Amino acid sequence: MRLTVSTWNINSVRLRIDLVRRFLDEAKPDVLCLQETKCPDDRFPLKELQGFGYPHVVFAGQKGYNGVAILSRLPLVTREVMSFCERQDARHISAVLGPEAGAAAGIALHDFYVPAGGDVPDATLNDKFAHKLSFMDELRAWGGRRPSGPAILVGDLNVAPLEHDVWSHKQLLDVVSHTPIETERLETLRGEAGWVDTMRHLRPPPEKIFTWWSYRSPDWAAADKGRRLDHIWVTPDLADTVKAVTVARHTRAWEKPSDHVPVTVELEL
DNA sequence: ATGGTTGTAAGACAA
Repeated sequence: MRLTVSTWNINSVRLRIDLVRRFLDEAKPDVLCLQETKCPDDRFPLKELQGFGYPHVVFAGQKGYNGVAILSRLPLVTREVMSFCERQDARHISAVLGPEAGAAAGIALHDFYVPAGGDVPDATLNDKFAHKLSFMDELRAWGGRRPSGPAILVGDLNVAPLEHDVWSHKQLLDVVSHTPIETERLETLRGEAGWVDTMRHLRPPPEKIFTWWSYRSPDWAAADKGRRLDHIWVTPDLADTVKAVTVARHTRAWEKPSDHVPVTVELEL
């Protein structure tokens, strides 16, 4: 069977619910993981999203900031929310594809929203950067003790790890999201736990791949000053099942877009 | 070096 999983930092699920519908209608993924829903749980548009053909939904939100959700055509079991850095931030949610999901049954889905880290890349001067590094340290520790079994980790990791993940490696070396301390930390925690970076597995450097373009760039498409902040990783047992990875760049040109675009992986199980 | 835009939610704050 074919399993498709998408990830998208939606930057407010209520404001952009029509864009969610539009993307689901055209891409038809089996699973869509959202970040930055910016929505407390009692205001989450559950019924509306289920009406788009995704009856199985888990979500964890808070007022104003953060927030994650997983929408699925296939049954989900074992909803879990992990907390990081002793905060109540809604930055992770996970679920497992249920027994009815055929060859995909038992695959764990982990949806992450790593802290952006503020503007100053110095943990002694900037609490938000310190928080980001601590979050990655806890992610590393979790990766080392995670139960074995097939899993897909997606989300806005807010780090562009490789040189060709940004429009200018040299000009971004001191910019939060591409500093060596972040890129090395992300690559280390990924490698230690054995996660396979599916986008680079199929599309290795030197191809440039971006998933985010700042709102502050007046002509984002022409300038193309993007970064690859959104990721889909799989456990090694799934690496050979990865058949395609798609970046829905065109959605950045939609009216009132998110600053991130969806990324989709296709697995042949 | 600075400022550029957006969302939440009602003035900052986060990104």
